[in-house]
Formats: sequence, C-alpha cells, structure tokens
Amino acid sequence: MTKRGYHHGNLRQALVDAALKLIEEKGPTGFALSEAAKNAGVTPAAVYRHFEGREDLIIEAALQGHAIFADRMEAAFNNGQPTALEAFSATGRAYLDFARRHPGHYMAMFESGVSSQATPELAAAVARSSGVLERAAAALSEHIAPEKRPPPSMFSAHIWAMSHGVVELYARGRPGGRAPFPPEDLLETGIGIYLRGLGLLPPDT
Amino acid sequence: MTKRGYHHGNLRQALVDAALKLIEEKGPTGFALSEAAKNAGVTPAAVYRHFEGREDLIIEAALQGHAIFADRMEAAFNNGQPTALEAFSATGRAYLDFARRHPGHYMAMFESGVSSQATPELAAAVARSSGVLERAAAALSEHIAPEKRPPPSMFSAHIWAMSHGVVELYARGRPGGRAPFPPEDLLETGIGIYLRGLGLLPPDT
DNA sequence: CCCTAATGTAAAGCGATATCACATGGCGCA
DNA sequence: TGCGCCATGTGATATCGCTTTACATTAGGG
Repeated sequence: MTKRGYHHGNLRQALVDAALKLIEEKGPTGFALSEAAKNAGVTPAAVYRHFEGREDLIIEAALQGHAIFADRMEAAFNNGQPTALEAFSATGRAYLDFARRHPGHYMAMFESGVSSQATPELAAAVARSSGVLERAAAALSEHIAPEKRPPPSMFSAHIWAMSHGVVELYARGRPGGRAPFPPEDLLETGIGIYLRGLGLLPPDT
Repeated sequence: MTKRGYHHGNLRQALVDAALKLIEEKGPTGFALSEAAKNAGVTPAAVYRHFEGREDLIIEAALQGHAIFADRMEAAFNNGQPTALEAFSATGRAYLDFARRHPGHYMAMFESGVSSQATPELAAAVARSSGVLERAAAALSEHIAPEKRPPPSMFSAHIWAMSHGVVELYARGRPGGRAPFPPEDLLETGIGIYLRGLGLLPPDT
C-alpha cells in the first residue's frame, strides 16, 4: 500500500482518486494536476506516463463516475421489479443519492466542462447511463394510455433534466440563498407531480 | 468609440464584453483574463484598475446577465396578463430564450463555478431573478385547489430545475449523443406535463 | 495653466501545464 | 542466475496565465 521506493505500484488509480478528492474540495476549476501528483507522492511529470494531460485525467474520473452511476441506477431499477412505478422511483432516488455520495464524480461528469463526447469510451459510458434511465422510463411508459404517451426518450430526458437541475441548483445552495427545501423532497415531489401529469399516479392529495 | 490614444474611455464595459464573447466561445474554463485584455486593446495589468481579478470580472458578467435575465422574465410575465397560465408559459419560454441568446451570460451565471453568494450585489441580482419566477408561480398557484397546492417557492423551484436541466443537458448536446428533441419542445412538453399534474391543464391529448 | 487623481504600461514573481533527457528498477528471457 | 529491456518516475526547463509593483501618461478641476 505504501510507496515501494521508486515505483508506485498503482499510480494511475491513485491519481484518479487524488483528483476526485481535490475536485470535490475545490471544484473542477480549482483542481490542479500538480497538486494531485503531490498528493499521490510523485512529481507532476509522472502524471504524463498515465494520462495525456490534465483534461484526460478529468475524463478518466468522469468515466469511472459514469460506470458507478450506471451500476447504481441499474441496481435500483432492478429490472422493473417489484412494479414499474416503484422501480422507476427507486431509480430517481438513486440519481440523487449518487450525486450526494460521489460529488467528485458528479462534478467531473457534469461540471468540469469536458464534453460527453470527449473520447469514444466516455461517450459509451454516458450512453450506458442514459440507457438505464431510458429503459426505466420505457417500462413505466407502458402503463400510459398510448395516445397520451410521450416517447420514452423524451420522458427520460424530462426526468434527467429535473434531477440534474435539482442537483445543480439546490443540492449545493444556489439561487435565492439556501435551499428552501431538502433536495430529496424537491425531486420527489417534482417527479410525483410530473408522473401525475402522465396519469401514472392518482390525482389525490 | 475607438481607442483615444492612451486612455480607453470605457474599458470596464469593454472588458466585460470581451469576457462574455470569450466565455461563449471557449467556456468559462478556457476564458483567459489576459486574452480579454488583449481583445480590448490593453495590457493585462490594466484590468486590475477596474476589477479585483479574473473572478471579479466573471462576477460582473454574471451580474449583468442576471439583470437582463430578470428583465426578460419580468417582461414575459407581464404582471400575469392576459391570464396567469399564459403569463407563466411565456416566462418559461423567456428562460430558454435567454439561455439561447445570451450563452456567455448564462455560462457566467451558472457554469463558471462562482457562487451566487460571491458578492452581495450578485446575491441581490440572483434573488431578483428568482423572485420573478416565484411570483409567476405564485400567481398560477391560486388556480390550484388549496389542498393539492405546493408552496409557490417549491413550484418555482421545480420549474427552474427542469429549465436549467434542459439547458445544461440538452441545449448543447450532452448525454447520449445529440439532443433527441429540440430543447424548446423538451421544455414545453415537460412543463406541460408537470402543469397537468397540478391540475392546471386539462388531461386530454 | 498646473497639479493631482485616474488610468494605463512595463517588468517581474509565482504557480500550473507540458516536454524532454535521464535515472531507476521490475521482470522476462537466455 | 543474471542480463538487458522497457515501463515508470525524476529533474530541469519552456511557456503561459494571473497578479503585483513601480512608473508613465493624460484628463479635468482649481
């Protein structure tokens, strides 16, 4: 585990971990490649043996983030069990939970300024994440009367947009001072109202 | 208008304009104070006669953005005329329209990493923006049966979150390749479904 | 008309990214 | 076993952007 003399052993991942911690602490802007190197116990130049540069390191962090993200949502969705609605709801909660538990990853994924198309691997990871949410939406869609059913990809885009918006604006105290409501409640109620608009929830309460 | 020899005449605003153009072109990360200075025809040090530094320049851009933003939404809301629903809908469209027409401002406001509380003036400008949207939501709220009426601030938070999410994720081709739908449609339908969930739109179509 | 304050410049320090030649040592192969 | 290669890390250095300081210029009021 400790530095074995000259060679590190697993510098690549150690750098990613250091980067994630720094991004979480100081934001993607404040993150410095040289500081990540120092925290990993090597000189800045060593980073270039494993990554093309600063941006490439961020991309790797985002990539790992999307992998975890997709896994979590996949597990929460649980193949649509026990019901499409409950699975969908769990998936939504998993979204926010991921953002809370992995702020460094989330920032690398969505706030670092790197395009989701930066590399083919990243694009694939993003596609997998979207795929999970889209399948959850598609499964739930089947319970909507066909004539008032939006395309599943639009359905999932709405959910993703609201989830992301809640994270960005209210999960770290953005507009109007502090969060007027806990983000979890905000997202839960927002999605609830939206689902009611689709006829997927009863119109009471 | 042109540089009058040694003194510029209106360097402060010229720097803000240059910064906005650069932010729009290269993102808040790629924006360089020195480049803005060059584009304004002065040396980097001259910037410090008008701003405390790079971040302060971005804050001023965000500040002006919020002023325009609030004005536009205020005008679109039009004091709730002709109907609360139409005024609200116009306000939502104004949101997206602003993001499209003023990408530099929007990025400075929401993607630059500066806190909305960075300075008291910025906090005030943000509060004014939120206030407009919140009033629009409050006016529309009165048409909801009281027992199923969420607090207006929660209502407006939902709308802001979805609007912001659409801009961030789909107005510049984020997840899953390119935008599957025009952002305008995405937001319009999303808000439509949400309003239907509140009983503010008829459940047909 | 001059003097002062506002505004801009030139030069230099600092820290971060990135590149290059060189050092080290882990590991496969004879 | 021991040799040599190549992956991995270092040190030095170039470049660039932010920022500060001392100095230069000019607009405008007394």
